[in-house]
Amino acid sequence: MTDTSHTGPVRVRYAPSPTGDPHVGNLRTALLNWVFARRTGGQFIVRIEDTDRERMLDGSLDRILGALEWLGLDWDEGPGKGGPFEPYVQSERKVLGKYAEAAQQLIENGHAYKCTCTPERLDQLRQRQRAEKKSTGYDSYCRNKSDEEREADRAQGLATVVRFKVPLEGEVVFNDVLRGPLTFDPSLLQDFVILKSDGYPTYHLAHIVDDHEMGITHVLRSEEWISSTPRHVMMYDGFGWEPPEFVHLSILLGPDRSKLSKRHGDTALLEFRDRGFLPETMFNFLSLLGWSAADDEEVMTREQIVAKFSLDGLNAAPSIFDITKLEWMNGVYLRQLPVETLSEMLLPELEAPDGLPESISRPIDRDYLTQLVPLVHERLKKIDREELSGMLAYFFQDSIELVPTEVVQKGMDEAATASALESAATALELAKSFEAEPLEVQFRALCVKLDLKPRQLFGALRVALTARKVAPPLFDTMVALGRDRSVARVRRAASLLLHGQPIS
RNA sequence: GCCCCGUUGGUGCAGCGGCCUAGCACGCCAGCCUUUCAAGCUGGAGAUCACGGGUUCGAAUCCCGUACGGGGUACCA
Repeated sequence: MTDTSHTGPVRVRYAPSPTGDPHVGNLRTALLNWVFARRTGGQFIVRIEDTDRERMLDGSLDRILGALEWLGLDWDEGPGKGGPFEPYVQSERKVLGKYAEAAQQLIENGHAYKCTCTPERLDQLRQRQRAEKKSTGYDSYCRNKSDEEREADRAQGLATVVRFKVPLEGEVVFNDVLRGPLTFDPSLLQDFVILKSDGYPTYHLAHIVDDHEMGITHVLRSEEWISSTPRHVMMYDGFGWEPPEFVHLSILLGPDRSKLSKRHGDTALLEFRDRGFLPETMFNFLSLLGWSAADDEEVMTREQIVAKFSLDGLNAAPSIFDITKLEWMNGVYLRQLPVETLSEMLLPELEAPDGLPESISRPIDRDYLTQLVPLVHERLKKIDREELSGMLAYFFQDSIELVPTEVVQKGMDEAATASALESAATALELAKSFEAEPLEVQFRALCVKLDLKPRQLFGALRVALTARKVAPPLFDTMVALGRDRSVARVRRAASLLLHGQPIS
């Protein structure tokens, strides 16, 4: 059994590339690293791996850091924070010569060599290998060049990369904390590039140099890295460094069981924020993908997750990102929010141009909103402007548009409904105490008097008051609407049924 | 093609050789509550633990093979 019971302080890192929007799979990796660091009292480091200059995307870095902050994953060292191993951005570390020096060191101790093969040649090589159904990969053409040949290359000023010299025989073994010992045959690997012709290191070189220098103890990264880990292990050997512990996390899959990607719709973490999911939800939910607490609890605070975290709880099988459960969990967190907090959150959403209808003037009344929030609180799954607007607009509007047929309830006709509504309007006008409970008592009595079922009277009233078949509890709605508007709406509905149009 | 990882109800997980007539959560269905919808409560359906061989007194749990899924195979990370 693999030892997974690390409790001493660890140094772990999240090392994103600023090549796009940070997506949920990515952040889940970050989150697990963070939790592990917090659990052990260690450090969580953020390092930016911007060595692929071609794929860099403007704004990506900001969004990555923004996503970390939104989730509450604070870093102990990294961009904007500094630390003993500054800088934490690889392009800046490159300027310092760190990677070129490391590559040079490997050349000097015989573990790497310069290669001048052109991309065209490599392309042709690959095509030929494919045509012959052989496995593709570099043929080590430059590996055994003589000193004279190398000198000639240099004199010509050919574009040069540095390749790692993969041992021709033996085997590479490393221990994966989750999966146990993994064995690879190096002869199947090719002499891979560690320093590109533009002077930037590849991921392989850069992350090893940095992980080593920064004292990283555990590498928690996604499963897709398993196949390149033997390269990394060989490099640690080449440098004579001790490799860290490897923990290859399962990847996230879409509902179609392929690797979760943009094709599956919204996968960018910040889109979940924009769609009304709470950071608490995302944190909790993401932590549960591929990990579980020993006690089977699922709804947990950040602190509880940290307290319960153990590498033992990690699952090596890939998990599918299930939005239905996410929505359920968001509802749980939404319901836990104090009314005032939720109200503050809802305010800007409702005031947004695509929130409440334009006809409703802004700003909306804060206190009134706070009064309304309890009516919709437990019905929310996420903070969705359209949904919210539908649930709340009629509280802010002077008049609502009724569909007469919706007012008429089962077992009633238009005339009966209109007359019942008239009685109700009068009752509302005369009600001594305009509060939910007394109103309910009074209206139940009215049902008896009119020989109607509560379902019938209340249903008609609900539509009359809100223009919706589904709405919050009726008498709370009346109270929130106030006596005048309630009476007016009920009267108007009655009139509409009777005359086909309201008499104003 | 080759290499590697994985496989427990629709989904997320538990299970670490006997406590498993496989447990929990989401979802689904039904009932209760009830003025609608939610929420809540109660109950239910749903898994021959991918399949086939072994090992063992005993296997979802260990080993091998097959199938399926996924990942990798770049001067991308």
